[in-house]
Amino acid sequence: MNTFKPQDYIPQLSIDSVIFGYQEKELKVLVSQLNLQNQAIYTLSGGFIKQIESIDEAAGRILKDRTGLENIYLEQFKTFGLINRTNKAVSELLEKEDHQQSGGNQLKTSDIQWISNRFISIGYYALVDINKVALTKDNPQESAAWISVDNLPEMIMDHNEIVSEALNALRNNLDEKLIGFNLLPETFTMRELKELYEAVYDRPFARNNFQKKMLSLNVLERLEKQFTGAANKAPYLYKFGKT
Amino acid sequence: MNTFKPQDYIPQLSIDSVIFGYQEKELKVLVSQLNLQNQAIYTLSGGFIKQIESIDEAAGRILKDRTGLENIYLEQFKTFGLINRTNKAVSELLEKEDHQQSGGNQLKTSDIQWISNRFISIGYYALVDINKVALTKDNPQESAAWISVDNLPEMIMDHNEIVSEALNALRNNLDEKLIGFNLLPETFTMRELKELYEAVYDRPFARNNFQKKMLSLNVLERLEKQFTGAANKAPYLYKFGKT
DNA sequence: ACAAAAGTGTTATCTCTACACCCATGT
DNA sequence: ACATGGGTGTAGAGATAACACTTTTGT
Repeated sequence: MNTFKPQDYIPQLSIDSVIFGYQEKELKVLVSQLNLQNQAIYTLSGGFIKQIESIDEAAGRILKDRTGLENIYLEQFKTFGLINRTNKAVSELLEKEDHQQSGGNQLKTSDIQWISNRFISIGYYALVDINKVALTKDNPQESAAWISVDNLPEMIMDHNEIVSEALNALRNNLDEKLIGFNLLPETFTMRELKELYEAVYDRPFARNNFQKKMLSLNVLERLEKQFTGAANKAPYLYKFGKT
Repeated sequence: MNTFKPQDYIPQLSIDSVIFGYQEKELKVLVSQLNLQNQAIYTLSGGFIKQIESIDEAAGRILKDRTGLENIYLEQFKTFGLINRTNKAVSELLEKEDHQQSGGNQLKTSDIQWISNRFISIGYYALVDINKVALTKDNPQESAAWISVDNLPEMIMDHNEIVSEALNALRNNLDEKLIGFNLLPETFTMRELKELYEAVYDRPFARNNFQKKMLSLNVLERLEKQFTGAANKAPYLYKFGKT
């Protein structure tokens, strides 16, 4: 039996999610690497929509598949539908690869055909705490890695453009809705929050004014101080969600 | 031959456009009315996506079909994909109607089936100069009318929600991008522009401050005065696009 | 002369930015 | 004592909002 058929999945429609994480003062994206015919193919986290789920549910399911996480901040930002949006290049490599392999690892011809269709793709972006993601590697040909948003490899189709549109949407939403905290651990210092903003907007913020602005939002709860052992005043820890 | 088949159109995917116009100090939406079995069915302007066109092209084509206009401001704002997004209620009425009719007017069974599927719909909104639209009525069962955005009838499926999301998107874009002028004739007075903004945001604007803000944008060309014959100072006419 | 609506100016308020200063901490 | 980074205060610039006044037009 083939995996993808119109009874189960909506044809020609996919979801591509830009999964953002924050680490070492850099905004990162979860990028999948597929090794086919000695070529490295880079893609975003994508999937298809089941007939018995909404598109938001599909995006959540795909996110859980890749990261193990549930109840994550996820937002639809744009749908991509250029006329020549096909995976032909990849599906041809898959086909070659299949011929060389044997046994249960083979993909079904119908699945390869499914993939080679023109696809319209709904773009979502997710904000995750990078420390909570355990990257699993259940397929030797496939792996995933966190890559800095300004150092991304060339990805398939329009995936690079999808990232840049996602980043646009993120920048527009970060200060309106209060979503930046999804990229940080439970507790964080004001400096960490500021550095996150600097990574997202790719520009510096004044230390004191940033603090004033954030505190004026009335959504941060100030906790105890964090003694790091460094030779300076200990910063307060903060937590999202004022009591 | 049936009209809609997967070779020609992408299945289970549609476009619904909220066509905005401005008239008599009110923001209006073009609503189609379909009379079936003595019931009035209200819908937005929708259609399907051909295999050989992009989604933006499809939205433009649908808009031209309904209004006769080309090169119109059109923006994708959200994709709607709830699990139970079907037209079953309408397709059943269509079926009944079909049985009673005869001759070339009949719809094909396969087309009715096509419509009764679950659909995911890409939402666009368009801004048009209402005076340039000539509403054609080529089908006696179908007509279209401009209806005030806060007086809309109950429409099929989630079309009312689509309008409210479109209005949200419009409000977010009106002052950032300079798109309000698409709703007005070539030339207009400052008062008319202000009343347009008041209709969109549903709140009053201070006359003098509004004028200052608009002029500071440096996108309005001031033309000759407009003598209306009224017993007051004649207002300047303006035109979008500073020389 | 008057009413109605247009055009413009002035001041107060709020917000954002830059500069400055002091404080806690470990060496 | 000192360097380092954290917390906060204040003054200036710029944007926004509120109030006020003058001008044009037809009756």
